[in-house]
Amino acid sequence: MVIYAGQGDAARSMALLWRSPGDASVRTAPGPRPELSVDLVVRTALDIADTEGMEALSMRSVGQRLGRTAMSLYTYVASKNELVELMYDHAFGELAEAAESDQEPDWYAATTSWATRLWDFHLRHPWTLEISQARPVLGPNEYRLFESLAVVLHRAGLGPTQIRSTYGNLFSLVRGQVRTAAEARRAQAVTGVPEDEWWYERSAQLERVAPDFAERFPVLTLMADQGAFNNENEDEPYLEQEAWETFRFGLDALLNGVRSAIGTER
Amino acid sequence: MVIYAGQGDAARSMALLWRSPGDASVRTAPGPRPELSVDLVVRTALDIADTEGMEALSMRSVGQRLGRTAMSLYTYVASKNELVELMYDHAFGELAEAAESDQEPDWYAATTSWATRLWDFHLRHPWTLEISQARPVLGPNEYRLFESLAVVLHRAGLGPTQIRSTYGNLFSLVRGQVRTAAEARRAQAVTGVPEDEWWYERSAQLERVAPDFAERFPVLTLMADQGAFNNENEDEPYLEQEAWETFRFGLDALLNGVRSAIGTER
DNA sequence: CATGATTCCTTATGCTGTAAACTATCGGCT
DNA sequence: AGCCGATAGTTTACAGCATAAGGAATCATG
Repeated sequence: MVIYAGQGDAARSMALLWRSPGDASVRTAPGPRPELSVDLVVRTALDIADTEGMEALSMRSVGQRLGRTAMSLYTYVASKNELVELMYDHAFGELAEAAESDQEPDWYAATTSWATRLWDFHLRHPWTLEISQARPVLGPNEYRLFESLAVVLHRAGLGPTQIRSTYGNLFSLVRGQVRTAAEARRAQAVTGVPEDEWWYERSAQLERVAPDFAERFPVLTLMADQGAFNNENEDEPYLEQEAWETFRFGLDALLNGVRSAIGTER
Repeated sequence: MVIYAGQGDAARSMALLWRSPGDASVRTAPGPRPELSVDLVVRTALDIADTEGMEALSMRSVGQRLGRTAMSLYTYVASKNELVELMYDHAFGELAEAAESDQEPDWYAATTSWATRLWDFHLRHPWTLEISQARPVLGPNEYRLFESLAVVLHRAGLGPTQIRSTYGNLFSLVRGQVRTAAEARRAQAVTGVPEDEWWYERSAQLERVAPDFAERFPVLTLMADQGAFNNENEDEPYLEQEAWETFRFGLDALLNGVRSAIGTER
């Protein structure tokens, strides 16, 4: 299921996303009083997605954890889509909190740790990688996260469009590589086959099936001979380490480029 | 469904991926001769994914187009997963072709057009964005694409690890933003609501639900006032244009960073 | 000409989100 | 006090998914 924000009743889900914490305090409606709450449903769903993965998240599985049927959840949440939007914003809360309390004065260092927190966040909640960034979930916590970076970049002297672009590209760099890291981690957990074993088996098959590899791909072969695809730290899982290094390289390159763009807009 | 490459019989799918085009020419097996072929099944599936989207791709839908039942496809392909791997590599063929015939001498320009082709490719085949990069599909065409960039960056003087990292980050930048562009395009096609209308409605709702927005998010408000989120070219769909600009900004920043890293490895 | 491999079909299983109709509960009104 | 109607939660049902299992038709080879 691809999640587009706001497929259903937009006004309804926006109100839910932005509702103040003290809402639903006084209740004078007729009918049996609800035994669950939106928050409880969201937190339960979030826990399932975190621990068992997004494909284990179904209305039935959430209901089961709460001792309810799948259909009973629809009194709290209009659709699975809306539930996922609420989960997404809820999860972002912890990240926004941390970003706002960062006091690092240097913009480069501040941005680096901002991006690193985003990396860690996605490793903790890999299901967030499946949520579309087009027509995004317009919840308060992503705005808080955006604002916290915008403050830093604005002080550094970047123009509005540059801030927007930097934000977008930081998201791209993080999400692109962390997806590799997260899926590597998960694939290992699910299949039980460690990374290096998988790669070893694959390269053996590759040799068998493409004996002319070295002639067809001379530069890649050269790179391999020079150790570009070797695991230097034996203790860490290979792909995860490689993804992290790749990300760090890209982050530094991007931020250097951003530095030289300071003052060129407006 | 999340696609991990090589869940099934790895040897089998590798052989299928790397088979030479002239395979299956002579046939002397008993039993009714097959009326379809792996290639035909793959091309049909690819056409469905391109025109109707990945969620319209099912074994039933492919079978229907070919006048067969879903189950009959399993004589050509071991699983839906394997089918998708074959589709992915097949689609990459056109891209590898173009990349190999590019003669641009300047590495910066060559890399820019390499990345631009990757952008256009993903817009033409947005379903490729749903395929995991961890434990990747080890087909010949992605290697061709990698090699074509590696040749350029190797000549430019980058070290092996730098080449690998640059490749990975270019993929991140392209895939991150083009996903926004592709989903914006698709969401508009599916829902019929144009981008600007959607955003307009959303900001109205945002004002209603968060009247204190300007105080909570002063820098974002400032950016909006300075036109950071406005559509400058009225003819182009907004989000698509914004995604493209963001990508170009990130690409230039990254390549500038890469340039200054030349010669620092090995 | 029979054998056995191979293609393709039908049927069935266990998932998914959610529409529809129903029962049980309880606040506010007469 | 007692009823009305809104609300929470249930059961049942539907259309769709990948694919396991088993059977029928086809055809090169012994």
